[in-house]
Amino acid sequence: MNNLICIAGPTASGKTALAVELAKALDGEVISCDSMQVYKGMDIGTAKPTFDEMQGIPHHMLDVAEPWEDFSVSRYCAMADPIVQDVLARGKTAILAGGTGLYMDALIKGNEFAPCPSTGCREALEAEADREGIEVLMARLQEIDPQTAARLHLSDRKRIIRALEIYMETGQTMTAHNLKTQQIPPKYSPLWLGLDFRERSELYRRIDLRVGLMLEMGLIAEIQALLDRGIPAKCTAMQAIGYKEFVSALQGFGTVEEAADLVRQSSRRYAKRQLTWFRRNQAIHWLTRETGSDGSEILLNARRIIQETDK
RNA sequence: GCCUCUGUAGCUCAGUCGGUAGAGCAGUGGACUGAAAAUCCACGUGUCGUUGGUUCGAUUCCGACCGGAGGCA
Repeated sequence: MNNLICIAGPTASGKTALAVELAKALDGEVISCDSMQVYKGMDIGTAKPTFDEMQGIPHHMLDVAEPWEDFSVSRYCAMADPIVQDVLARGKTAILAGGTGLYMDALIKGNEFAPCPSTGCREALEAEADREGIEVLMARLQEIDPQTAARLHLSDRKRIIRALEIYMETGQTMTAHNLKTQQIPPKYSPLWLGLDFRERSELYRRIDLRVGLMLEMGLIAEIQALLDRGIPAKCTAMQAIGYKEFVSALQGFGTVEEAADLVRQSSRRYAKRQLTWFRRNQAIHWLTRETGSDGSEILLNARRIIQETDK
C-alpha cells in the first residue's frame, strides 16, 4: 500500500504540480520538504505553492519559521515527522515533495542527529579557526577522528568545525555516531518518484523563465519588505538563491540585471547538485520528461508506477 | 579601392623564437548525517578561419582568399 510517496527533483521541475495532482487522485496531503519554504514572508523567491496552486489540498511545513530564526534538518524532522504520522493515522496519503535531499532522506530514515546545544562551542571553534588557521583544527580532528579527517578536505571548514563540535558536545566521534545511525533501519519505506528532463538545457530554460517570472511577481519588493522588517542580511534564510543576490544589489553592489544573471546561474548549479544527491538514491522511479513534451505524460506515468507497485 | 589590426575551447583571450596548444568564465561529474537554496572536491582535443607555398615537420613563417574591426581616400 503506497500511503507515503516522496517526490524528489531539481528546482523548477514541476514537483509542486505533480504533488497536488497526486494528492487529488489519492486523497492525500502534501508535506513540503524544502529548507527555504519553511520561512514566513519568503514566498516568491522560494516558489512556494500559491493558494491557487494548492487547489484546496492541505499543505504542511510551509511558513513554520521566522526568517531570522535558524532552521535545521533536525528541527525539520522534529516538526515534519509528527505531521506525516498524523496524516497516515487519518488514513490519508502523505505526499512528501521538495528539493532538499538532506531533509527528505533524514525524515525517511528517521535519522537521529548528534545534539547541538547552544553552548557557544561552534562560535569558539570559528574564532579559533580565524585566529590559528583551520590547519590547527584539522590536526586536532586527525587526533580524535582520523576517519572523518581523512574524508574532509582542508577547505571544508564548515564540516571540520561540525565534526569537532560533535565530539566536544557528545564525547563521541562523528564516525561513531554515523555508524550507529546507519545501523538503524529506515523508519519509512515510501514510494520514491523523481522528476528529470531528457535534456538538461530544458531544465535550464525553465529555470531562466522562472527567475523572470519571480521578478515580474514582485520579488524585489518582497525582499525589500524583509529588509525593512530588520531581517539581518546574513542569516540562514537570506542565503537562499534569489535572495542573497538581490539583497546585494539592493545594497548597491551591482545592478538588478546582474543579480538576476547570478540567480539564474546559481539556480542551474543548485539544480545540478540536487540531481547528484537524488541520483544515488536507487529507490527512485525516475519520470523523465521528453523534449518538446507538454509534461502531461508525467502524471500518467506516475499513476502507472503507483499502480504497479501497489500490489 | 588602398593601408593597418584581427580570426585559437560554448564565451573572453593567452601562447607556440616551427615539433599539432592553455587560462578565466560557462559547462560536466562527484561528495554530503543539526547552516544543505549551505559547504566542499574533481574534470580542458579544439578542422588553432580557408587554401596554396617553404620545410623532415606549419596553428606558428610567406602568399592568396573569406569573415570582423579601425584608418585613409
